[in-house]
Amino acid sequence: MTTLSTHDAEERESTADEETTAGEDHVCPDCGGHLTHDASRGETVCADCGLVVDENAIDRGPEWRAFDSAERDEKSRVGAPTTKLMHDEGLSTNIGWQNKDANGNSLSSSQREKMQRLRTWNERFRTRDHSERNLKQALGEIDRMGSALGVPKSARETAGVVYRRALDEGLLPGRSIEGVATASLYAAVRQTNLPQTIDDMVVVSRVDEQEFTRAYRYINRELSLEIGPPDPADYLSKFVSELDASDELAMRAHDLIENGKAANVHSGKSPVGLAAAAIYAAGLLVNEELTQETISDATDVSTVTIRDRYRELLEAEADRDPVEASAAGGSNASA
DNA sequence: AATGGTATTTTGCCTGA
DNA sequence: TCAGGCGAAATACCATT
Repeated sequence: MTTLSTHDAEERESTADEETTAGEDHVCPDCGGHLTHDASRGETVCADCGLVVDENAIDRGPEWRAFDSAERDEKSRVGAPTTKLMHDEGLSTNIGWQNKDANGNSLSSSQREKMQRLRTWNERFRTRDHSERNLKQALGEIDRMGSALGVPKSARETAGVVYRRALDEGLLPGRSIEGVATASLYAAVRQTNLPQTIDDMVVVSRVDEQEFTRAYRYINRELSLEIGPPDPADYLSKFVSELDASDELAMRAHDLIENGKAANVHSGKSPVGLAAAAIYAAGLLVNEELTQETISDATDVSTVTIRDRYRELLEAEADRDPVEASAAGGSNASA
């Protein structure tokens, strides 16, 4: 056990070293370019494409202490953001309690012995409360992903609450911890109207989009979170800053979206696409030359979709508000 | 060079066996 | 749980300004 603790110390040192030199194997998730760390701004940005990967680099620490009280568990360093130690899915593995293999056949005596040893360890984990460990790993993941995406701490805590509810309601069995953790974070992001998209989540999550969206829909329904589809306006500020557009354009785009929503042009359509189209349309209105392709690159929406949506937006605008006033009073008679 | 339009393929969601 | 229908979006390609 002494060897273990020295190992621990070494790990700690190397981790601290990496933090000061800003970066392990960091590669830009967008373009694959090299990442540089700006300590004064606390940002990790891609030198090639300018993508901000991590805006608050200092808060790599575990946040899950707010959720459980067992101090001894802190020493176990479970769920800490030093994720390379946990890249295997070992922690989500469970040992069955029957002496059967996956096909239901009985095990040989030597295998039974092996399983007994494993159960001994499993028992130790269990006495430390299985679900606490589950929770801790999930919260560590939520925090890791959240900080990589620049999600504020308050929203990350909301995500933790969502996850804990899912755990309490027994929604976990049959689902991966990672998937539900990602789903919880996304639910919190949606609930607080933050601009992170599903695509953003997939970049930092270890589960694929299908698994995570499935888990998201499931917990959304089962927990009655009643989170509707994203509001296109949520994405505006993010895209506007990415495109270096003016505040005036942002306001026009917002107006267009509000008008569009009133005219119901957004039902069943991609909110991201609508936001992209609103920016393009607003660019025309305020004479800022933003090409469809530029916006397409920044928003991951095709130019075709931008065309279709912005046309609908302008039609709705013409129908409803022929006067070019930015009147907020949107009382209207539909059709 | 950018936009507008169209045909085709891909993709995800829903529904019904 | 799965296949298939369906609409939206992407992709490819061409026309227009």
